Amino acid sequence: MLKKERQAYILHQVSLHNSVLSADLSSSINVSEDTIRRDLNELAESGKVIKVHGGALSKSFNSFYLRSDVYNVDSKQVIAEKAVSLIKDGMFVLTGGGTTVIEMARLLPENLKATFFTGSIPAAYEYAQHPNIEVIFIGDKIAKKSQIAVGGEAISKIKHIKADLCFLGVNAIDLEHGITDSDWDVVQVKNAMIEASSQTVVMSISEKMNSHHRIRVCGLDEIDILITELDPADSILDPFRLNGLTIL
Amino acid sequence: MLKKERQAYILHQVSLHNSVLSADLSSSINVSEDTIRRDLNELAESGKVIKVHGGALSKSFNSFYLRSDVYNVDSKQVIAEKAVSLIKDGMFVLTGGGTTVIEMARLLPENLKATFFTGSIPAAYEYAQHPNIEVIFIGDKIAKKSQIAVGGEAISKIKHIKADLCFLGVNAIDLEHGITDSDWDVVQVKNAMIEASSQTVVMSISEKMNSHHRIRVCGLDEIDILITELDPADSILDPFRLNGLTIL
DNA sequence: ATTTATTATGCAACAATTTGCAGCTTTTTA
DNA sequence: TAAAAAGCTGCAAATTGTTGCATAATAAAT
Repeated sequence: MLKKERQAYILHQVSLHNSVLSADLSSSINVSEDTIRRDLNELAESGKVIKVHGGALSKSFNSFYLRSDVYNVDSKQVIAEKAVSLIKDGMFVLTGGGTTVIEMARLLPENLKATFFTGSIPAAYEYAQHPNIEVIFIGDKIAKKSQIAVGGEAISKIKHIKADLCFLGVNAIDLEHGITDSDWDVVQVKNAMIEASSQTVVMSISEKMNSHHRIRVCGLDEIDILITELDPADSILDPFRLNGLTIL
Repeated sequence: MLKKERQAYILHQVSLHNSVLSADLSSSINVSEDTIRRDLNELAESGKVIKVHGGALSKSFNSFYLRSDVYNVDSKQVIAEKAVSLIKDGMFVLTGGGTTVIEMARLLPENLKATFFTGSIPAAYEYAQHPNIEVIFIGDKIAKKSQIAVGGEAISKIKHIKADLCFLGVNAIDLEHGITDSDWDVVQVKNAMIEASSQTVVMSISEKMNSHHRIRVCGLDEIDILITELDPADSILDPFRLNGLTIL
């Protein structure tokens, strides 16, 4: 294998996974780690990757959501981990596009083989980095604020899907109003997604619980699973449990 | 074996395998490595292959993996500036998803009001940042390598559009083969885009001119405008001008 | 057809690049 | 703070490239 080929392979891996480990590269193409390090140094010098201890990171990317800017990342990662455990090989999964969903996308295990439908640009981008996940984008007009496709076209596409799971990050959830949101178009899409899935999983940081917005997405009865960063046994969650929701 | 034959054989091997080792060639046609090296030097000088330590690479090899050639950002910005000048208020614009298109997206003037259709995730993201541009995403299965939607669904959606302009970044263009690419699905989409637009604009850094890939997108006769980073009067562009293309 | 000029090829000596290894330093992690 | 992992440096071996030159092949001219 020529040096250039090797470096091209490395770049490809970086762009695919957003990051690489020297050790992995070394074993997957059978050259010493020294060589990999030297390659990474060259690629870093010419500005194609960012070198870090143990490997390298993709440069161009992460422009969508800089992780550090995301509000409450830690909580969202806890939620994302719980969410990921629900996804099994071969499933059809429908997801919205909040930051919690993005965190989930990043935590999907490498070997998971599943099909993801989404109308969210950042979510689709994350899914597309994954080696074994098939991504179907539900197109339509892009709502700027939320970066997701909204409109009749998207909704009618969603209605033709029959998914196993639907993951929604929500902005407000309480006992009285159920799930509520503030953007009419987005609500229509979320609604269609819930209807198109056998099971609906709602992800919310506890801060957003027991608050409500103006437009109703659905009642609690249409939700199957609620994920928060809290311990499932936390007493704040009791009322939801009593309403028949599974708490993770 | 004549020199010309030998070089033709080398070119064939390169286009077949994307790369060759001097040592392999030397043993398979029984000439000294010196001769092979001299041949490779000539082929490299005339721009037919890229010579590297130990052998040579196909020109198309580059665009295969090295998606983020930071080297050419300058060229691409020159191209993007020229491209932007073609877009007027109220237009319907259809675009692909190469890095040149992304550069163009970033250079769109703030006050431009237009509607952009695309199947490319990064391009859609850039358009969505713009205050006055309406973005319609053409959804379907996302091809991982190129991050664009491909498939029958996307193509049939494109066929329902009647756009004023279509911008395509291309990986290879030459007089003999027209525009060529290496991914079947992507070619289908590009094809549909060309048909759906009144005018087609092709953007290519000069490096990619006079090289070709395996699959044909369209002939030069289906293109209206060619944009490169070169001066429009550059003699390299003469043959294209003679084929009826407008050069910017 | 023979000579001459030009080009192509192979060889050998030397230069440069690439790569893996060993020893040591730095960074990370528990 | 100590062990483990990763990085750096210098070095040696192997591979690849370069250059000058002799020889062979080809084309051109007489």
